[in-house]
Amino acid sequence: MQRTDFSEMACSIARTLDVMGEPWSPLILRDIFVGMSRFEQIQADLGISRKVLTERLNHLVDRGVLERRPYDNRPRYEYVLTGKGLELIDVLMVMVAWGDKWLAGEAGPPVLYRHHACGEVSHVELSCSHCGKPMHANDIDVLPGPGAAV
Amino acid sequence: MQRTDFSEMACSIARTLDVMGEPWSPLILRDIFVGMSRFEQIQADLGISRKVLTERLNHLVDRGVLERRPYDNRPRYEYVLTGKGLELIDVLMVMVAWGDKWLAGEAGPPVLYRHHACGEVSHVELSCSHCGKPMHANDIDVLPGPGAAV
DNA sequence: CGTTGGGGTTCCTTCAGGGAACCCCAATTG
DNA sequence: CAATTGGGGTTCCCTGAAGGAACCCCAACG
Repeated sequence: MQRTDFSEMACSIARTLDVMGEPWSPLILRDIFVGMSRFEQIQADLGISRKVLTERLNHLVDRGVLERRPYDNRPRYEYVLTGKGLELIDVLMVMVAWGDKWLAGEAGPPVLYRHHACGEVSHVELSCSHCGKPMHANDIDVLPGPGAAV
Repeated sequence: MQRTDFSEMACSIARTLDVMGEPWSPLILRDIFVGMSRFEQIQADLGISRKVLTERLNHLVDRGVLERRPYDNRPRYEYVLTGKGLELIDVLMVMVAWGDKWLAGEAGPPVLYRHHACGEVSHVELSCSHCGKPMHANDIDVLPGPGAAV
């Protein structure tokens, strides 16, 4: 957790960071998304400290993006994305698109996405939920909303 | 900076986190995007420690997402987004969409986006760069890419 | 020529991350 | 039926990053 609490800020970026902005959290979500749902798997894959992994998983469960679910008669658990958590993967997909473009270098992107709808390997693009046209930073005006701070 | 270095991982999420994953960095980028380009402004707006703000700004400049530019004959500087940095705002826009949906509560979203192309207040949606149809976590297969680790 | 204001730097304290060791419990093994 | 194994943590210590306040430099300005 950041030392400063972002959750009370009147900003959806800050609030989202409160959920998944701590170090490792996005990578934990990535691992779970690609099917590594168990503590030992994630710990081994990331090389994260067990202590921190425990904290992050609990935090993500608390925030409702993961569900802790027993998978055996023995006390064994796996972590699965909730609906809320699955939608959070959108953020990771955009990070992948940016990282692929700007940081992958000669070797090319480490992973590719194949889109079920068209069968092609492609990447994610931002569009307007209203008109469907591209929608990036320079295509918008930012206005105060109903939940703006006084 | 996270204690563990993410920049060498064969993962575009980890690499992107190396650029903007430290605490405060996304909020600094947000402030600069909405026009608060000077040290004192950002520091006052966020309530961030001056030391940390200095570190973050230098890091973002080093990574090529910000440019430090004099704006006066006096030694005064402002920070502006590069092209690379503007594209990184995509990540924030998706975080806003998620935070607005899942965390805004009764009060509603703190800010609204008006899309220039259609003039409507809306939010960002993920689509496939190839076919244009929606593209979310469940709509893709993840495949190893050319830059995958051995 | 003292003050102000932007843009930092220094210093100290506290707390989070890294890493290793340890623990509990259910099932399997000899 | 004791001993072992393995999943899923918890505890401990050490280091380093975040918070916060004080300080600094320099160019105008009054």
